Amino acid sequence: MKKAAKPKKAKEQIPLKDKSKEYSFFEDVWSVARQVPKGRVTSYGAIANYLGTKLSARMVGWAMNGASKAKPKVPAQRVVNRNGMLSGKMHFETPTRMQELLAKEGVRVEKDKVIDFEKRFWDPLKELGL
DNA sequence: GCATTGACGAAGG
DNA sequence: CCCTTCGCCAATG
Repeated sequence: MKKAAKPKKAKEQIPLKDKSKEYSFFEDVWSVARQVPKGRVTSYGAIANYLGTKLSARMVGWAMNGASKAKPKVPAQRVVNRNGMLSGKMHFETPTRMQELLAKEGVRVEKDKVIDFEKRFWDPLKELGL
């Protein structure tokens, strides 16, 4: 959309050549995502908040984009937006893959939205507590 | 090197 | 309740 000029400032330049060494931020996101209990879901903002970058929930989503190439599989299907909508389903192998995986774990999904999202919600900050 | 986009979120109308 | 705008940071063109 619009947005004015945005000077780029990379705080951490990491060579993407070696896939063995992924971005630490990515690893953190994946790590948290993998800790999400089966049958539960969390949000990008929750993970971002846990990592201390709650204002950058988008970066979490970006990190998930790299989850596809993560070695240990990342249950990205358990990560949805704050509305409980499967916004990232289109990034899976198939648009229906995400919902299928969730349904398989006992998470009811209807119209790309998680039913009883608040109940299914799993906050790393609260659960992992720190 | 600037402009645009994005698997988001909160606030405002 | 729905839609628009702004903010944030990184990646891509």
